[in-house]
Amino acid sequence: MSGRLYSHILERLRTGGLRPTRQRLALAKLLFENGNQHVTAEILHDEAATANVRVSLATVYNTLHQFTAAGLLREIVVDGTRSYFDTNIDDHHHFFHEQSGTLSDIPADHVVVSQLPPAPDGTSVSRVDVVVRLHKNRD
Amino acid sequence: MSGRLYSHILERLRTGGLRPTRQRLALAKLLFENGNQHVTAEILHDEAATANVRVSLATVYNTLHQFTAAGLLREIVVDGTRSYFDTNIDDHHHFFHEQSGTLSDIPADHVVVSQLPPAPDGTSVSRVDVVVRLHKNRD
DNA sequence: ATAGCTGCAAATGCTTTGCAAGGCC
DNA sequence: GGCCTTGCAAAGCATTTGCAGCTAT
Repeated sequence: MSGRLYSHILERLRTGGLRPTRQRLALAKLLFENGNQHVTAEILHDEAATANVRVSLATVYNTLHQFTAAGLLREIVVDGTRSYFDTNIDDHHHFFHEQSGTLSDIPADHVVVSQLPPAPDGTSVSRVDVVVRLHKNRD
Repeated sequence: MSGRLYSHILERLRTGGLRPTRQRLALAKLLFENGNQHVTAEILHDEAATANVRVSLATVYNTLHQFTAAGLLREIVVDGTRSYFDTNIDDHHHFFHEQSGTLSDIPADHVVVSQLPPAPDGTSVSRVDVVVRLHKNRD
């Protein structure tokens, strides 16, 4: 199963014109072999360090953007200060936990957006992002 | 009409515990006497300069946040790199024009979000943001 | 008078970039 | 070998902060 993912990644990288370097493979492994997750560059960099993979932060940034361009990741903006990258690229939306600054998925079929007005002339919809912001209850 | 807005602002500032200083009044005037708009700190700073109002960029940032805390503005994040402040604080959503980096409103009754799952235990929904990203048609 | 504001410049935090050294095909 | 990648450090941006001087009440 890990081999399966591995070759899948290899293929995806090739399609995107990206060489399967040690760093990219290691980061892909961290990203895709642990289920869906939402990471920031810094988090991934730390995970790499923990896994004894030496990768510079600049390379983590580059890799995240390259993977996003290759369709392996989806970039999410909720909090002006950092970018999150989601390993789940299917159509879905997010809960944003304001106090912890973390994200979690909301399955697409649990959110229905209707009566959307048509895109203005000359434009088309590239994506619809729904972010449900959550705060802790005061009790 | 401008007087009406002016006293409305004065009252709002007082409620928020904010002194009606020259800078705050001038910025409020720029923000609220020209219809609804979406501004960044830099845009508002430029508008102030054009209107011959001397305000430092730091003060513009402070003021935007204070107005937001006072409920006069709403902060919107769509583009990781900057924050937008919306003079329309009613419930509504946005179009984000990717190539120009600008926002426009979508009336609330034109977007219906349904079947939203309940907020996780111990949390409540503070806001639901819907951003419809638009790109230019290629033809 | 005095608590709160403002402005400047320096600091911060995330992200990008330039360029020499290293690795993949 | 040649071109793509990496890593480091420096640069870049938007935003925040420290602090001395100013202002509304």
